[in-house]
Amino acid sequence: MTVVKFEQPMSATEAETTSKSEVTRAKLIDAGIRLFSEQGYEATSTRQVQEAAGVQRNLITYHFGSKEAFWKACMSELFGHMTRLLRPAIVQSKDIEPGERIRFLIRRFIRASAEWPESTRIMFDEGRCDDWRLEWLVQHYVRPFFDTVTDVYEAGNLGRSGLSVIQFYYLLVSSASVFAMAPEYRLLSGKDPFKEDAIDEQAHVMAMLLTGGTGE
Amino acid sequence: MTVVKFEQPMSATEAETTSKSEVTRAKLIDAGIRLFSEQGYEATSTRQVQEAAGVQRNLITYHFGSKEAFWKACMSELFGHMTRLLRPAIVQSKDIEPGERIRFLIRRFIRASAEWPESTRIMFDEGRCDDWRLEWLVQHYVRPFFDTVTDVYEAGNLGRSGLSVIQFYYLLVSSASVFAMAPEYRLLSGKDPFKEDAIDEQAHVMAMLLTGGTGE
DNA sequence: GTCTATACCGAGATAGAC
DNA sequence: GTCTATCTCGGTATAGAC
Repeated sequence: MTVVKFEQPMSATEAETTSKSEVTRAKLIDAGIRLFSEQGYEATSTRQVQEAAGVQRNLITYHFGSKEAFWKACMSELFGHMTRLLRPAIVQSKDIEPGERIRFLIRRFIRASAEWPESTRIMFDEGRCDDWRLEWLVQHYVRPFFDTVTDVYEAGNLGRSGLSVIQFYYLLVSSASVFAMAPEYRLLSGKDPFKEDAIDEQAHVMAMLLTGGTGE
Repeated sequence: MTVVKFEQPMSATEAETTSKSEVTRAKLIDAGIRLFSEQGYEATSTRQVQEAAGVQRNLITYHFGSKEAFWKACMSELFGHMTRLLRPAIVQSKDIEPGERIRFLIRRFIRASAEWPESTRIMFDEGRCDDWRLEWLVQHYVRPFFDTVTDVYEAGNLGRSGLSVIQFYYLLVSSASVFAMAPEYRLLSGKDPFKEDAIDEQAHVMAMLLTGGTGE
């Protein structure tokens, strides 16, 4: 019965990959990333994810085995997006003058955090409680990222800025709170933190603040 | 049967108030503040709160009527603590030179956030999703606090710092992420963010950064 | 392979026993 | 007033129908 496959039109993004199963997995993961990051793990039910993804019930168990395994798949996908945005910037900027390079990378991180506010939401959510999810995130994503930040911090000779590396790291990450807490931000300011110029302003201000420089 | 009251020793803090009912309420609210802030609203069950408080089942319904009303009581208590720490500082510092006053108030806010990391955890948690809890928090606490920060920001003539008031506000609040995310912080750095000198360092660094000054 | 039915558990809230 | 039993609902996971 592989004939029905040709009867169902595919979007361009789905064309190359296997059709049926992977499309369902992708729909579930997209919905999972959004709901886990907005509501947290416990508050998000698998039924809710499946309804948001527009798929049948029990397909999470079917494709991923359990809610826990599904969450890990969502996190791998989410932080994979962040890594794909940031790793090339880190590698390709190695030749730039250290002070300017660190401002460049700060701006890149802010823009990546605006593109994936889910990553900051997850960290704000899971960083509070020492459980299996924090352990998993630290091992697979936070620790490697912190080590990278440490490398850049030391290469940029930022010790003289008055910020320790751990202070630098937490200020950088939590400066993305304007994106992570967008609903509150909109209520307070009446503005949209995801507008291009708001993102750019946040990126430049943080690059300036964290290096004691002038932004660009 | 008011005699039993005298057979049960009371702590100094309980002495003045009515004994039985108010003590139970206080125990429940203490546990509720901690669990709501660590796990979020949906992920925290009333049974869990009651067990953590060491009281009988169904006493939350009995004393507060519902989980929702109990949450609001917890939030009023939590942000009441913050207000009692900060309002006197704001009032009494009105005579200080504006630039120095704002650094003083930043340090006070950081120290208050270290004393009540639950407040930052709640904001990180509830700021992500536009529901009845965010609406309630903004109306009762966030909006008044943001207005106060705006007043201080304008009185201190901080517009020249390159930070808009909304950027200033979110950097200030989320600089308490080192306390809110203490479990992750400990895993990453091996240090305790609640040590007195760590709190002081964070307070001075933020006072310096947010005003472009030298910290003190 | 896909979908339905259901088991089993724990949630919040209520009613009734003492 | 205090505690227990229970109701109803919704959660994850499993087994079985097609």
